[in-house]
Amino acid sequence: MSTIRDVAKEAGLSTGTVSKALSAPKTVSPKNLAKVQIAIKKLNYKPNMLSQKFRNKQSKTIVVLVPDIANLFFAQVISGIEFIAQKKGYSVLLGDTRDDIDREQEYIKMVETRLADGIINLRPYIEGDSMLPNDGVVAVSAGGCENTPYPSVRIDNAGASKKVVNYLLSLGHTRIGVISGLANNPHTLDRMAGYKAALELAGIEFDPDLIYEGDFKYWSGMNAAEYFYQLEDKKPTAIFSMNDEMAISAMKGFLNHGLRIPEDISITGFDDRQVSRYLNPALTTVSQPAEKIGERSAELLLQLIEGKKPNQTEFVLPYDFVIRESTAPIK
Amino acid sequence: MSTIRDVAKEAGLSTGTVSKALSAPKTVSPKNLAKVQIAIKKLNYKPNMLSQKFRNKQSKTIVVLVPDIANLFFAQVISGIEFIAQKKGYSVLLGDTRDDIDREQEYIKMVETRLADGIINLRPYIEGDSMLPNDGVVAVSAGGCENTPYPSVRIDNAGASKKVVNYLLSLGHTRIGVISGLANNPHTLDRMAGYKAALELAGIEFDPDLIYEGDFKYWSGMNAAEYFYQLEDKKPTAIFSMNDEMAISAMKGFLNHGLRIPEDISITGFDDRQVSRYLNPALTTVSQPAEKIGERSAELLLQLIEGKKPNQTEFVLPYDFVIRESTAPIK
DNA sequence: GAAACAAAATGAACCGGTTCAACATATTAA
DNA sequence: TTAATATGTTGAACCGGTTCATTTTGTTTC
Repeated sequence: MSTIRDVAKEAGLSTGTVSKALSAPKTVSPKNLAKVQIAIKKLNYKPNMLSQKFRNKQSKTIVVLVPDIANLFFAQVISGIEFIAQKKGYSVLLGDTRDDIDREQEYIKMVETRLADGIINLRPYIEGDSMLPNDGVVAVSAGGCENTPYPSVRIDNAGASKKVVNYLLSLGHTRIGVISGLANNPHTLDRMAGYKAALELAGIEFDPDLIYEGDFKYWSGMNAAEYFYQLEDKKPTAIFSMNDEMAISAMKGFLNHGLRIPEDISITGFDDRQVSRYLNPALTTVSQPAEKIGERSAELLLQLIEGKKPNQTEFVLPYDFVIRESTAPIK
Repeated sequence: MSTIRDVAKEAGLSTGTVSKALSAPKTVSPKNLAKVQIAIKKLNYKPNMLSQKFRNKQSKTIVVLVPDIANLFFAQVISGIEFIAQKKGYSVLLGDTRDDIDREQEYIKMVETRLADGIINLRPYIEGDSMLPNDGVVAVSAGGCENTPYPSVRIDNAGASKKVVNYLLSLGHTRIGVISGLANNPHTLDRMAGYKAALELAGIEFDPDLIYEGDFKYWSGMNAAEYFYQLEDKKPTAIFSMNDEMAISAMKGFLNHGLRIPEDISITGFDDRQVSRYLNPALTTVSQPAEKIGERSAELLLQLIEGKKPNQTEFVLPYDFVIRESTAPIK
């Protein structure tokens, strides 16, 4: 494998000239530029970027910490991140932590050891259980929650939830079940706050029996449906699910018991997966601008890395509440 | 930021000793090992991995080329890749090409310029339209098709398709519509071959009117449903869709026209998305071991990178044909 | 043609690790 | 006790780019 010195020798020039021919061609005479190009072609020279990065002391790489890449919401956010990063000449290193704190630690160490210039964290901030923020590692939180103690890009989860529940209330529902995420999950907390706020505004008392704790995965929606079904006459007439996956499988669960949606029970989701509009019935849900969240957080991180002071370090992007077929007025 | 020389000075030792203390602690006397550890802690020393990689001439990084990371199948494959890579001390660089050949080129260049040691390509091989294989770039194809001219891990697409169509035939369907991917897509070709093979075996003539060309995305399933619906009495009684997304939206399309599934028309998918079992009706489909494909291809690539000769360079993994509710005997 | 200035080219030093031949010290064998 | 051997330590050289003070070459002016 040839080096810049080989090229210099072949072209009859110094390494400095060759280096400049590559990085700033205007500063080299046309005659020598041509010589360099010929030598490069002849030797099939490819600069060693590892050496370059080492010398320049910057990896031009960011790492994306994600709890589970096979979750479509995360995948879409990452798609947005990658788009911006590539455009700005950065690579993105994937850090699928699988909810393992040690793996998370590993990836954060990459920034400390110069393998990456910064980090975007898709795991929402949990006080006392987070490696970030961390002195000396630039980081931004994407798709997280309120009160994240470092730069972040997200939507107003509580506000969106309140809007959904208000809508269900406006349809006449008063017993509104909730399929939540794990109780200590920040998204659960924010969205639950919205639910409670809406109830309170309507003067309806909070009933803990109407809360089913899931984990944002499909199977827990099925379980939730079982739980609500056996409540019989105390059954809710509408369900507010904290993501689409659980809403989808809950619909299946109710359907299996012969309940019709939305005639017998209304259901709403959260996130607006691509599939949600093609369901039978199509799902009423909150549409998060996942790709936008990714793009904006990448832009923010790159600014931070390059030492520019952004005029804003907390972005709350607009969401969309889309009403489809899974909700109807109470009978 | 402190360097290994600072640590050496602080500990009163040579750089060589400090280096060994980190990479091979057993070869350093306990006394000096302790000195090194104290010095490291005192200076808060973190080795510069960029320097390390440069010196060792290996990036310990692989790049994953993916046409669209927001496609769940790809995301799952990547999840498997990441799992193995992390375990073996490799990082994975995400290369979302968005079907752009220039971006693809960019990423392949990373291997040539030492930024990565190898590449896993999730885009199926197309003759005359592929940057891989490429001399000096170790690569493996994951989830691709037959006749890939470099190491690959995949399922038997044609065989699986044949099995699906055979099943539909066994239910009495003889007019079986197809929702394909783009005509020149390798997956389309392989799966179409299976479809034709099954028809031929059953002595049924191939009817081009029963083929609708989609692009593997949701919206084209809707369009396919429209197309098949207006065929009226020449309508197929069963649909073989080349992926789940198009099958799902086609179901919605038929439902919108008042057709019942599977009573009026049977539908099958391909890939088995997580959501498919929770649909109404649940989708009959081929389950690809996406995560396994990722794991196996990562293992294969790492062997190749490390110069071991694998005893096999083409892996055809088993798939699963799962019969659910969207298929029924012909009326 | 010489002086003054600008533009281009040179090459040694540098980045921060790792490596290895040479050397120092500790252990075992005779 | 000495020689032979094993174990541990040293520090200069190296990887392949980039940088910049210095030198060389080219251009302009009088």
